[in-house]
Order: sequence, then C-alpha cells, then structure tokens
Amino acid sequence: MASPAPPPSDRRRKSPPMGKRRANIRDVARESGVSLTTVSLVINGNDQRISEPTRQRVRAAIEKLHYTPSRLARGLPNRRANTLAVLVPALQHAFADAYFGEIISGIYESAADRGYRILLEVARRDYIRRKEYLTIVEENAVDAILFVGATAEHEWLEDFAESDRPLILVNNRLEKLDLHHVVCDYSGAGQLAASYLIELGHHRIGHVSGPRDVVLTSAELTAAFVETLKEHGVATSSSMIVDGQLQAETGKLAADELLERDPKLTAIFAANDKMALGVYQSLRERGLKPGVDVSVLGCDDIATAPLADPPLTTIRMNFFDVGAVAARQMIDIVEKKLEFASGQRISEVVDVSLVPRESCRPVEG
Amino acid sequence: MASPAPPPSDRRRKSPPMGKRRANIRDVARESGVSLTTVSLVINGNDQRISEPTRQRVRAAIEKLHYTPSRLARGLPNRRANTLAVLVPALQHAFADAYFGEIISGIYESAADRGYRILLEVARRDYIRRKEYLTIVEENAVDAILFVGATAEHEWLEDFAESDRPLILVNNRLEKLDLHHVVCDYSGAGQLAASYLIELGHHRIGHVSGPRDVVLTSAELTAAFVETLKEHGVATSSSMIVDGQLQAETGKLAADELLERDPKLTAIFAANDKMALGVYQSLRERGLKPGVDVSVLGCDDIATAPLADPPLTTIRMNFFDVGAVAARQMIDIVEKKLEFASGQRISEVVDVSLVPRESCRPVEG
DNA sequence: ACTACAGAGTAAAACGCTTTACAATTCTAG
DNA sequence: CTAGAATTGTAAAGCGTTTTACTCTGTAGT
Repeated sequence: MASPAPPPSDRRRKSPPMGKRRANIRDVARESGVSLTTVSLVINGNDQRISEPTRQRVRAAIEKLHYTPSRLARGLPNRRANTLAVLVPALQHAFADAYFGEIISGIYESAADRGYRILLEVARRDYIRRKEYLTIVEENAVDAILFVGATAEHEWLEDFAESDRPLILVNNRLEKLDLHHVVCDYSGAGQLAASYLIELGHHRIGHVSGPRDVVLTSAELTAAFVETLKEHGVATSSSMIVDGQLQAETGKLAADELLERDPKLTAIFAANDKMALGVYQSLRERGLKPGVDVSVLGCDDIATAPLADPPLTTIRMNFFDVGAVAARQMIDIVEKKLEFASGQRISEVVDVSLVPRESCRPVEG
Repeated sequence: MASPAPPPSDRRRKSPPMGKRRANIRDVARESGVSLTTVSLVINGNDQRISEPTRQRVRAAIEKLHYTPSRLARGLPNRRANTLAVLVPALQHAFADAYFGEIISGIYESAADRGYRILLEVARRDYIRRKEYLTIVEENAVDAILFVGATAEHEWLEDFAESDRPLILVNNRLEKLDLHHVVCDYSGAGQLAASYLIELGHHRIGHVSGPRDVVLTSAELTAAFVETLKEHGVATSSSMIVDGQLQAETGKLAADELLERDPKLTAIFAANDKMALGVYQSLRERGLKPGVDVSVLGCDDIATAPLADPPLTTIRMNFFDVGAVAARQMIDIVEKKLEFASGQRISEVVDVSLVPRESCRPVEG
C-alpha cells in the first residue's frame, strides 16, 4: 500500500519567516552545496578531513549569509556553555569593591581571549541554601565556577572538595578543603615586608593583620612576616600584632591599639592598603606624621595608594593576573587540555613585588 | 510487507549512562506517568489546563529525581536565554569602579528576582568593531543589553536607535539617539542643589560640572542648577562654571580655577562626590577649611562621602535603584509584558534627595 | 584482479526542552 | 439522547548544533 506522502507539515508555530530570519547552519550548507556536517566541521576547524577548496566555499557562504552559530544550540549536544561563572560572596555591593573589580577584570580578559563569557553570580543565603552553585553547572549554564571571596566560613564549598566539579578559588585557599586555587604569594609578601623594614633599620614594628582565623592567606602573610623578622633577629611578640577586618576603620582601630601598647613604634605593616590608610588616620589624630614619624607599609597597591598623602609604600599584588590565571586554568580543565588525576588540584602562585613610595623611611640615627 | 522493527539504535555516542545521569524532563514524565508536554506545562505554570492532582504528581516526581530544567535546552525552542548582558565601556578596570559596581548590584538584584542571569561584557575596541553587541542578541546568548557608561562618543549605539533591538541605557541618555533609558533625576538634583545653597544664604557660588559635551545628564544637572539660581535672583555667569572629568584630580583643578576667578566664593557645588573631594584638596592647599570657609556640596553619595573630613553634604543618587529599574523594564519588554509601539521608548526617572552632613553651612553674616 | 586503505564527505541520532494542533473524555444544554 | 462545549491531556515538530558511524571514491600494494 502506497502510503500517501505526508501532508506538508503545517504545524509551524510561527507564521512563515517573512522577515529575514537569522541564517542557521542549514542555510550555510545549502548555500555552499555541502552537508550540515561539513559546515560544522569547518566551523570548528579541528577536523583535518575537509579539503581546502571545500573550506573556502563554506567560509564564503558563511560570510555571505552573515552566519553566526547559536551559542545556545552549540552547547546542547556537548553540554558546554562556553561560559564561566564568577561567584562572589553577598557582601554589601561586592561589585563596587576595587579588589573584586580588579580580579573580575582579569578573569574577563582571559575568558574573552578564549571565547568564553562571564556570568555573574552572588552567593546570597538563598543561593546557597538551594545549592544553585551546583545547579548552574549541572544545567550547563556554565562550565566552571570561579569563586572570589572565599573564607573558612563558606562551608558549602565542601560540595566541591571530594569531587571533580569545576570550581576554583581565586586569591584564596582553605585549610580544611582541598580545592583548586590561584593566589598571590602572601608568604613572599610577608618576607618582603619584613626584610624591607629591617633594611631601613626598623626594629620596633607593629603589624595590622587580616582576619587570620577565616582567611588563610592573611594567616600566611602574618606568619611569614613574623618568621622573617625573627630570622633577622628582631624580637617579636604577639602583642605587636592586632587583627583587622581589611576595612579602613578597622585599620585605624588596630593602629590605635598598637600605638597604645608601644608608643615608640617606628613602623607599621598593614595587611592591606585600606587598613594602611586607616593607620594614617590614627597617626594623624595623635599628631604624628605618617612616613615621617612612623613608617607605614601597605599591601595590595590599590588605585588610591599613590594618591594618598604621603604616597603609600606597599607590596604590589597583581589581582588582575590572579584572575587571569585562574580563568585560564579552569578553561584548560573544561576543555580537557589539562588532564588531572581525580583529586589533583591546581595551585598556582602569582609573584608580588615591593613598590617603594614615600611612606617608609630609614629609621633615624 | 511487514517492515522489520528498526534495530535498537546502537549509535549512542556515549556508553550507556552508567553513573547517574542528570534527570531530564523525560525521566520526570516517565516517573509521574504523564506526557512530556504535561511536565513542561507544569514547570512553566502558566497553563491552566493541568489539573491539581496531576500537578502534584509531577511536582513529586521532580522533587524525587532532583530535576532541574536545562537552561540551554530551554532557550532553544523559544530562542530565549533568560540572561541579560551588562555592557560597560572599556575603561581601565571598569568593574573596580564603585559607580558601576552599585549599578550592577541593582541590576543583579532585579534580574535574580525574575530568574534572569547576568552576563558581563566589555565594549572593547574589538568588541565594537566586530559588532559583538549585535551577535550576542542574535545568537540568543542574551535577551537584552543594559549599557552602563554611555556617552555621546559611543556612536555604534546608533545600531539600536531605529530598531527594536533590546538595549537600554542605564543612567545615561543621548541627545542624538532615541534609546530606552533610566536615569537619576539630574535636573531635580540641580534644582535641589541650587535651592539648598540659596537657603543657606549663599550667593557667590561656584560649580564644577561634568563633561557636558558628551554626557547629557551632566549638561542637565548644570542647566537646572544655573536656571534655579537665576530664578532665585542669584546672578550667574559662565565663568563660575568649570568642567571636570568626574575624577578627583579634575575636581581639584577645577576648584583651583574657580577660586582664582573669585576668591570670595562661599560655596562650591561639584557634579559628583569624587570631584567634591578634589575640591576639598584645593581648599586645604589654600589654607581654607572645607565646610567652614567654603561650603562644598557633592552629588552621588558614594560610600566614602560620610567618611570624608568633614563628612560631605551631597545629593543622593540611587544608582542601585537605577540599575534595578532598568533591569525590570527590559525583562518586561523581553517577556512582552510591555507592549510597545515600535519606536516608543522607556524613559524612567529615579528620584534624588539631599543628604545634609557637615560640609555645607549657612553663610556668615 | 582483489583487498586495504586513505581521503573526503555525509546521514542521522542526540542534546532537552516548548508549544501547537489535535484527541479523548466528561459535562451541559436543548 | 445528542450536539456541542469544556476539560484534561498527548503526539510530534521544531529549535540549531555536534559527533559518530557510516559511504563512496580512487589509489596503492600484493
């Protein structure tokens, strides 16, 4: 029985595309007289079997039709989105912070170079509770997560610890959880700070540290600083160290404390520039001139450091690079360019350097 | 002729999913004993015809299987990505700027509420040249573009002017191009500034404006300020106005100029807080106390305004809200909740308010 | 002459969903 | 009773790719 040809499908959900519809891969195939497959192979370039003439023709057609592949459709078959998630903690307006901003800029740079997009995510309470961070990778909205402001308090990170779920910590490490990470050389920074200050002749030195209990890199910085002082025979005691919370106000408070404990301090090393600026405040309130009466050394080299009065001597942390490296590494993993024994972790360290300006002087006589 | 049943397709490109594959809509359908369609309709909720009992069953199955729809697949049929692009100009580390940060936070907030994601894009030269801004919407990577730092110099925006391509200007408007936009009430701010200063008895007033030639809102602010002064019978001359570039240094320079032209100025209104802080510098260098000898009024209310010395009186611009409103509007458009006559444009204005602190005092005598 | 094989290309399945047009069943009204 | 309407559901087309497993030439080796 000759089955009748099926009636032309009239079930299009749209009226026939009157206006010029966007060209798709099929159009290109038709235009260049080859198969769908061939076009796809040409686009993705990695397959050697298509001959040069054919390639040419396909490319011509692509050009002519202004064809661009659909990202959406592209991701479907191999479940890849060509997108990276940048996850930040739910701080008050995290995006408005220069620290995050610089890292994100670095991430963006690398990602753009490799044809990846950046999706912004904020780890709000709700977000964590519903484990959205898992969802986004499971539903293939993103290929990997770059988490920027990790601390020991982010316990949900354990969901990534014993798995090969693609997450990397940007400029943070965790003591308890073994995760991919890229960090600035905080130990190196601590050493640098100590040797510089000693070189200038200081030996009564105070230190405003970061929140060492939850931020491992802060702990490292301080440990290396203290260790190096010791190595150079500078007496250290824990009373010379006061923890701050990385904000200017806490830097000021910490300096107040420090100067009360030892009014003859000749130098203060702050774990970041914002706190160093807080230290400036504290000194001024006491009628002391930063950089003259007391040397102040910062860390990070934020944009406003050179604009301070006096310009802040500091240790340059290349946050931009940290972001860039982290993104590159994750992309390598996603694209399987980096094969890992399951459980093996990325652990890159980015160099730091000292930027001498005017807030540190040799100790007098 | 009985055609033999087609052999079970053996062409799976993966070995049979041994490990637990992620559940898809088909699994849910099977589990709850209904059709694919039904599940889809339940998920999307908008269709009334599915009965409550069926809904229950489907939801139970979804729960049980930990099912989450794939964003990728979801976007394909109706060509929607549930994603908004935030486009920023290629300034040096734009993301590190508090202004952008606050707007982005607002955008994020609205978008998250409506189930939309945020894609970050930087309008680098290359990006513009290759018209990527068109590509991303054409290839359905995003549903709409929110452009944050527009100026008259961004000529490529004309690609959106006479079309219904979904782009909105966030906190900017353009004179030449008719585009969707949401802005703070810069005219209102200008009025507010003028009346406040007059109320305090000032009539020798200087003004550091923004780059009026390329930023329309800066022009509006200044125009309204001048106009209101005039209305109150305060003589104005163009020599009282100096353009700055919105950065602290240019604010200082402008103030230098202003104070040279009229050393008896009793108040200065700066078009943004950063420049106001620059004005502080200029005053201090002359041995004048900001807020005492010369009142200083800012605009924006950035995070550091209350921390300045003296705390800066300013006009609060709710950038967060501007971002939030812009995102909401675009989502409405994308989802066709807002039907527009082609060519009709969104034009929302967000209120501003005066925040009195200590940098403005009544004029003496 | 006959297998082997490389080279160039293709058919078709699969990815996971949305939505339209239709089907089956039950209800309502005449 | 029965025609029609309402209710609840379903089949299947379609979205735009990637990729696997083939096919078809022609050439080389034996």
